[in-house]
Amino acid sequence: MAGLVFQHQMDYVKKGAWSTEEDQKLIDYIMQYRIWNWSHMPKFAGLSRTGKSCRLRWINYLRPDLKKGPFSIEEVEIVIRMYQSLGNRWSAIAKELPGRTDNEIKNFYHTHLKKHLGTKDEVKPKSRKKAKQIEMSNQKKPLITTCPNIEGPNDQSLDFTNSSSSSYITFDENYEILETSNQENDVTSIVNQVHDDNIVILESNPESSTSSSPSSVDLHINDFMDVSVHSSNVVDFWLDLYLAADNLKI
DNA sequence: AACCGTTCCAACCGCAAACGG
DNA sequence: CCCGTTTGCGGTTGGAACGGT
Repeated sequence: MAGLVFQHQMDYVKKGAWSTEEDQKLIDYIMQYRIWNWSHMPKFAGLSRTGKSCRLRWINYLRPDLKKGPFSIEEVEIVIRMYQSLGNRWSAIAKELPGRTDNEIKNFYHTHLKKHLGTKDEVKPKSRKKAKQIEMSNQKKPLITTCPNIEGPNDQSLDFTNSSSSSYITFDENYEILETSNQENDVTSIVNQVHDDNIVILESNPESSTSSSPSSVDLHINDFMDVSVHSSNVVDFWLDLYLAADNLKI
């Protein structure tokens, strides 16, 4: 009896993917009787599901006001902007995006943005065991990423455009500066040295930066990919980076 | 065609907050 | 205030789909 879990002695709950029949039962029931109690409603609707499963299915997939399809540029911008200010408060971010669910935004972040945005996750320890796990995970190597003109919590500000040579900078997860360099570095060797897919190396390129576009920077992704990014603030920068990366499928 | 690794997302789980008697 | 129940949240995972060899 795969996928069935006995809840009490007599009844069982189905788990796993929802069938179209189950979807229709849930839709029909809610359309007729509205949502009154998630935990009691499944048996009245003829569903062998937990209330929790029904709620999730409705909120994340069946609700008629859900927006389907890929995120628009405006939506991506909001996600990035909100994530910069709120961190992993997905439900709060979802409130700014009508028709999108917290789960959808969370998935979108993990699949499309995480490697570029780094992490701002605020993990709240729920137990001593959990706190210990967090402590251990924090001992891992720091996030390394770079961004032009970024202002971190300590008002550290970077300006790549005034540099006369290739530059890079590494941050930890709190945007504390770990290391800077203005030398002509072999960027590839830095990437290989750290073995971290999340690395983004930014290099200023004075030749390509004109006076009318002072915040233009060239993004060196690897030996085969270079992208120009023209952004004056961090949100626009990450948005441009997301779009560039998406185009290049990195 | 078969296999294998990767990506993506629907759905799960545990926990905490909110609710109500 | 207490305590049991319900709802909501965020992290995690199973597996389908896809791409490469």
